[in-house]
Amino acid sequence: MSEEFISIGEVAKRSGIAASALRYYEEKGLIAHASRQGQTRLYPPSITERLALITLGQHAGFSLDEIAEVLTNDGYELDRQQLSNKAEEIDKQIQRLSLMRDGLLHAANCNAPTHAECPKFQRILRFTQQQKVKETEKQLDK
Amino acid sequence: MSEEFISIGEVAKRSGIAASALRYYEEKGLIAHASRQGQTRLYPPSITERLALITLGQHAGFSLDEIAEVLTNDGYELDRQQLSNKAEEIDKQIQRLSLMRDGLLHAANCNAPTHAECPKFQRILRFTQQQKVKETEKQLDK
DNA sequence: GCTTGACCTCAAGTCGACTTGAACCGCTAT
DNA sequence: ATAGCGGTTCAAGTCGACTTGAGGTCAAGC
Repeated sequence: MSEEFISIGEVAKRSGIAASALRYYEEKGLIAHASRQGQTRLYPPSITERLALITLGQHAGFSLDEIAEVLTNDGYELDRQQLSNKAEEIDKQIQRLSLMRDGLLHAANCNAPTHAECPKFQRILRFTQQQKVKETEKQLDK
Repeated sequence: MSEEFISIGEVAKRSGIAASALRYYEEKGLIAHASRQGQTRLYPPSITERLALITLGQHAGFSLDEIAEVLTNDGYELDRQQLSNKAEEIDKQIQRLSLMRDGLLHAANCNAPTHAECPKFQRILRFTQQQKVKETEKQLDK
């Protein structure tokens, strides 16, 4: 039925991830060292699932290191607690983005002569600024 | 009553943006060349509004170049058409993130023995993968 | 038998958004 | 008058996630 092993090129085609990136992932420990036939790497077709998981994480805004933390080494099981934490982080980001989107839409339609005079937009700007200042202070604390 | 001009250090403190970053923004054309007193840059306190706008854009996931496109050179007026476009982009990103969040939460709670066997999670993974492959094909087209 | 194409390794380069370092200037407080 | 602070310039360094390039191996097809 389905092939037992596929080449790195085939994995690249199926996953949409460049071969060079796959080698990089291996080096980083995100995927297991592939079995070899001579020099050539051979992958089980199921590798694509783990790769999809990695891509998922990246789209969600996590670094490869963070993804590595969440992905256990064997198979592709996950730490459930970690997952909820990450989900919460994403939720916060969604909140932020929603604010931005509303701000932009409002700015696009608001007919105050300049945004300088639109109180709603001003509120958003002030909020943004406060966040930034707080963030910076946190950095200093360390 | 309020001061006419403030130093770069004061701007940094108020905006939460490092002085070095402010000089970088000037070089990039994101903020006007500050007026000088001798060598020293002097800013009108209102600069903080433009800076908040820049920070807002960054949080929304835009590069400095993209932000520069949207921000007109004078004052801090904006191109309204551009704004709606960006708002739409953000909305798409929110959709993506929502998908991820739901996926993660589901994975955290789902009691299929491994995520390999959870059809909902599988659907999300497949979707992620297809997106990635499409993206890659687009790259090749150019 | 020779080219072609897919694979390999290892080192170096890239990009964006800054930061850091060295070397210097000018004010003011001791 | 000198130390210290905050400003200045310019070049170089950093970080993450890869990509690119040089140089080499191996099997398949003409």
